[in-house]
Amino acid sequence: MAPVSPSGRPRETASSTDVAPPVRARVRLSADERREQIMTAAVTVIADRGYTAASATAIATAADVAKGLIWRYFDDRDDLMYRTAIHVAMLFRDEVTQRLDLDRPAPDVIRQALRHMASLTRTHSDELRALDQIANNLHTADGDLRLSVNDYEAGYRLQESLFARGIAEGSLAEADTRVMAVTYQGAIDAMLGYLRYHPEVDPQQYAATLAELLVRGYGAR
Amino acid sequence: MAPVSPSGRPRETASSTDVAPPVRARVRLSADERREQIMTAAVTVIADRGYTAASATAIATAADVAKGLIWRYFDDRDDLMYRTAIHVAMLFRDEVTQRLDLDRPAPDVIRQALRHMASLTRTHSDELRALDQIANNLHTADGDLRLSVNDYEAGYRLQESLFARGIAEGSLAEADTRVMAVTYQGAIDAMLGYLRYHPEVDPQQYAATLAELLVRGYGAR
Amino acid sequence: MAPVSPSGRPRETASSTDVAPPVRARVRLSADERREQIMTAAVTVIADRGYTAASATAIATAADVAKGLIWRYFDDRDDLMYRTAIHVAMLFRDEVTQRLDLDRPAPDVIRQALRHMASLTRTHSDELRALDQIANNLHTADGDLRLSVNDYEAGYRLQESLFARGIAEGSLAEADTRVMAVTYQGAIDAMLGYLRYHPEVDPQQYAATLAELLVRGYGAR
Amino acid sequence: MAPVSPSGRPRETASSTDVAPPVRARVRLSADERREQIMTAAVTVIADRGYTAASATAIATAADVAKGLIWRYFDDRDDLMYRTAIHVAMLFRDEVTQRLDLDRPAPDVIRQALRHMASLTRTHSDELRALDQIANNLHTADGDLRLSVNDYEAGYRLQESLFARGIAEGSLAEADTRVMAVTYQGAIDAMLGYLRYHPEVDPQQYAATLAELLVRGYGAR
DNA sequence: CATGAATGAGCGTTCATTCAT
DNA sequence: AATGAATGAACGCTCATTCAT
Repeated sequence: MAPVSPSGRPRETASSTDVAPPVRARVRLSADERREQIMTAAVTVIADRGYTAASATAIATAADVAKGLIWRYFDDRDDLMYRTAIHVAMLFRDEVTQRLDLDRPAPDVIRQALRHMASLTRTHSDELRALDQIANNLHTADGDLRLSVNDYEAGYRLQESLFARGIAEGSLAEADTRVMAVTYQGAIDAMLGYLRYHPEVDPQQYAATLAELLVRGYGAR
Repeated sequence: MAPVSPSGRPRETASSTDVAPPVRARVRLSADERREQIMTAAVTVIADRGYTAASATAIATAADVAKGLIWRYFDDRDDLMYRTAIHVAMLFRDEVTQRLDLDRPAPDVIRQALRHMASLTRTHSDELRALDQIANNLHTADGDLRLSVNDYEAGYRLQESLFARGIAEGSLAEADTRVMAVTYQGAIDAMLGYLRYHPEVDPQQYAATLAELLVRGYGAR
Repeated sequence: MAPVSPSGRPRETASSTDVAPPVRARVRLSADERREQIMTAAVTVIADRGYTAASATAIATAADVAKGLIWRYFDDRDDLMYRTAIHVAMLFRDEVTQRLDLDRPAPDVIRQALRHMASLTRTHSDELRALDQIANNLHTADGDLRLSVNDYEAGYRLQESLFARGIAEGSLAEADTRVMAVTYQGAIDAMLGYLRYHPEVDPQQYAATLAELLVRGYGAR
Repeated sequence: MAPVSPSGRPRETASSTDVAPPVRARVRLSADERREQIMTAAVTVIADRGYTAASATAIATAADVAKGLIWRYFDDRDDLMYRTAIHVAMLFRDEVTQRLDLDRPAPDVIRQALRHMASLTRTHSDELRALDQIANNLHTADGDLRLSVNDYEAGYRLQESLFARGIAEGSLAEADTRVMAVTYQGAIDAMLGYLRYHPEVDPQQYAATLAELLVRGYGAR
């Protein structure tokens, strides 16, 4: 746990010396468009300044939207965070799934998937960080994390079944697919964190090295 | 990132005897005992309800101590969090280090270490979660995480050098020790999270399975 | 120093209708009106209970406004105090300056000015005391008084130059204008304090007596 | 009012990085000695850091005395402040009275008194500032200043009667002795504040100039 | 529907005061 | 009598949420 995680980023640190609220357009958007607009701003703010600092005010400002509008489209701050996480998780699932050739042998699919995940650190780093932040900070009233396995594991669940197929087709050694899947996830998380923290490292190379480590560990033949 | 993390536990969901605790015992403890008491309460509250919800009020209440006492023993909330993390990290290092027979071949040491880490989920689950939370949430003024690699990776750094030795002695295959170490850490994090979330799973069995997966992936002979 | 200063006034010694103000009107005002409202409340509270006791809570309560509103219109408590002082000082400058006929001989101007200052104790006693309190209590971070000579002496500085003119035109005797000015200021402060503390005394009569004392001391011919 | 008062002073700004409470002697003193010790420390702390910053903790530390001891010898912080002010005021009365030759004509006594007061700014500046601070900040529960005229005007009351004598003996012109006394006090306060703020000015010279200004104003012959 | 001023609960922190030693 | 650890009320301030416009 507490795995050597990444840190903040400068970007527009914005000295927050608000000069003037220079009139706003008062555009009318559809509910979905508004929600998307706000969630996108949320991702940016969370990625930039972290979960705690992502106040409703900051998000509304980033979205260039009146503060009160948030409560028209989301029940409360937690709801906004939850929906944003789901939104990002689904986006990732689509992103990765669509680029995968699931007809290849399991080890090859694993290699492909890791490559795609690694490239996400360069194309969707905000989304990755935001998702990480929300998952680690959004709690239910009784203290449990709200985004547990059940919620977005589904997004990557296909890999789990992948291991079963690999074993069945003989391309992977017999083993507890649960442990395989959890370790797979953990290796990816560690990679993402490491790559974020080390921009000088080549993601593709890391992914390739990790892929060989894993498929060998999975007993690929 | 956002590694499908575990969630909290019920424990004492705050019974609703909230009428009035009008007096308190006024016990006098040594500075070290008080600090320990407060840090222990901090661990509990953080583990139960997360970093953000672990307000000074909540921690003082959990410690059954006047709120103001916290500032007699800690500079501020951040100091309390930092010291608590260090406290737990040192405890872990002692715990794990002392039980390791570093003279055995690298693969055996890995197997031992994983077994010990796994058992921590049953003996020190609060400490694990608290350390994770603090490491992921305690920032310096300029936005960086305060507990970075440097601070507590040291506790597990011996494993990193372990890979180098394993390669040198021929018990592990040649590979990027950085990737090996990051993946090792990620696999452990994932295991800890999973075990915390699945109390029905046998930690020793999980650890054994994971150990074989990893040492095979590391090219053990 | 510590000049036998006046004391407070009864006014509304807080009636004990302190059960519950469960709702509030929620009026919307312009920024300037709100600031004015809050500063006015600040003046009242400071005059009544002193600088230290003029907590944000007390001021908000006196203004019949939510506590948090203060920080929408002022950076912090110090900013509120500073702006309130400036506000009052400018009000006084306008008040006094506009009524002065500066073309008259210096002794006559002094007589006029003292009369006007004396009448302020009856028309603006709260403002006088509040300004006094703020000037004596508002410090910068390094411990200096924030409202020093420079800030509001300017309001009365015209009197200083007045002495020089008086000497030049021969209506006042040659003397150290610094001592004259400091004494003038001190005499006024003492008068204001005395009149505040002695409502039965006629301000105009006191002012007339003092004026003769001073102009004679200044060597008026 | 708000008489452009002096500001703080550096002296031992003390970074307050408390290293260690290196044991204390646990000496037993008489009640009066203890009270004196604490009040002396109070004067120093108030003069150095101002009334508000003169916390009980700071005073106890400066007195090298346990915090709790304060409440054995004073009812509460206000009582300590009040007694300290009285203590200083009486000290001043003795100081000034004893050096005065009251048999001289009134104008001469005034000249002498001013000279003595002015020299106090160099010999007792801490006491002057502390007295000023307490007088301006110590309030009763209902908001009035606790140290009003009655409390320490007595210390200087002899000057008041002095004016009457001067008028009787023909050395001063007939006038309202009340106004004369108040102005006298105000002129002294202003002088003290000015001298404190301007260490480069020669107190004796200032006092001499002021004395001539005043005795002329009082109609001295 | 959109805006942002207003609200109030809660937080971190300080400090006068109490009291076990 | 003296000490200083422990208490708890109050403070300045932030921010999610409401609601008049």
